[in-house]
Amino acid sequence: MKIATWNVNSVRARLSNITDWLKSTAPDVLVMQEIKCETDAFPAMEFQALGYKTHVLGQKSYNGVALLSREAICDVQEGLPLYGGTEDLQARYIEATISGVRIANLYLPNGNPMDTDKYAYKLAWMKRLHRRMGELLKTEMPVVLAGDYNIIPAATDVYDPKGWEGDALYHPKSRAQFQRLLALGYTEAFRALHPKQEKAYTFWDYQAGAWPRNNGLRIDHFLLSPEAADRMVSCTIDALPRAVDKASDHTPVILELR
DNA sequence: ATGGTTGTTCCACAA
Repeated sequence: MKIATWNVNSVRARLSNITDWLKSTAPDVLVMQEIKCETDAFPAMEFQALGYKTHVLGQKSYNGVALLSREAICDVQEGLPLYGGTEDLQARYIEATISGVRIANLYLPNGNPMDTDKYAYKLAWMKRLHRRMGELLKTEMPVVLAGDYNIIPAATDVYDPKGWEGDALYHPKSRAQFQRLLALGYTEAFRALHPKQEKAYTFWDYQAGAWPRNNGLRIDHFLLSPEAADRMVSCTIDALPRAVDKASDHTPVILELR
């Protein structure tokens, strides 16, 4: 089973990039973030024509997540549980069962600038995610949480660690929260399979020639429960879509399970 | 130190 995650930075602006990639790569599942449209405006028919079922949690202008799958998408849950908190209007999380695997598609808040309520929202969101991930461990299912975590896990995952210390993606507090997710018993697939690989990035800013200079970040991840980690075959970054005209600033990451 | 880019939208805002 081939599962891919891709922050597409607008599904409508990126439609031909995405359909071209689906044709050449043929994943069983694709989870997309930052679709930047309401559910009704999602181009579902174009994906159905390629053999994919869809489930979308959209939002006007910002955020939005979508699931594409060749097999049926079952038991969908839209949004992270609130756990008694106030309503969350941002479309950043969707969870469903596909071929017996519980798959979460998440777009974790960016959190910049750090001295604003945006960072508080990021930390609160990660707390809710932590709680949900604990619940998921108690199910009998293999669990795969895929998406744009907006977290640089370690110095090897950023082109200029010193320069990013004060950023919400790399601040020690952000990294500590990410480690807390792993400490529940989850495996970060790419690093587990490629412990020594350097300069392996999933995002390159549009500005300052970040792509041609390979000034990237590794912020798109797969977190696997023990049952899913047992089935892990490979986890690879496909950088080719970042090189094309009108590319998203993120590129897809692909996980294969046996 | 600054400016560099992209997408959505209505003019800045988010990234």
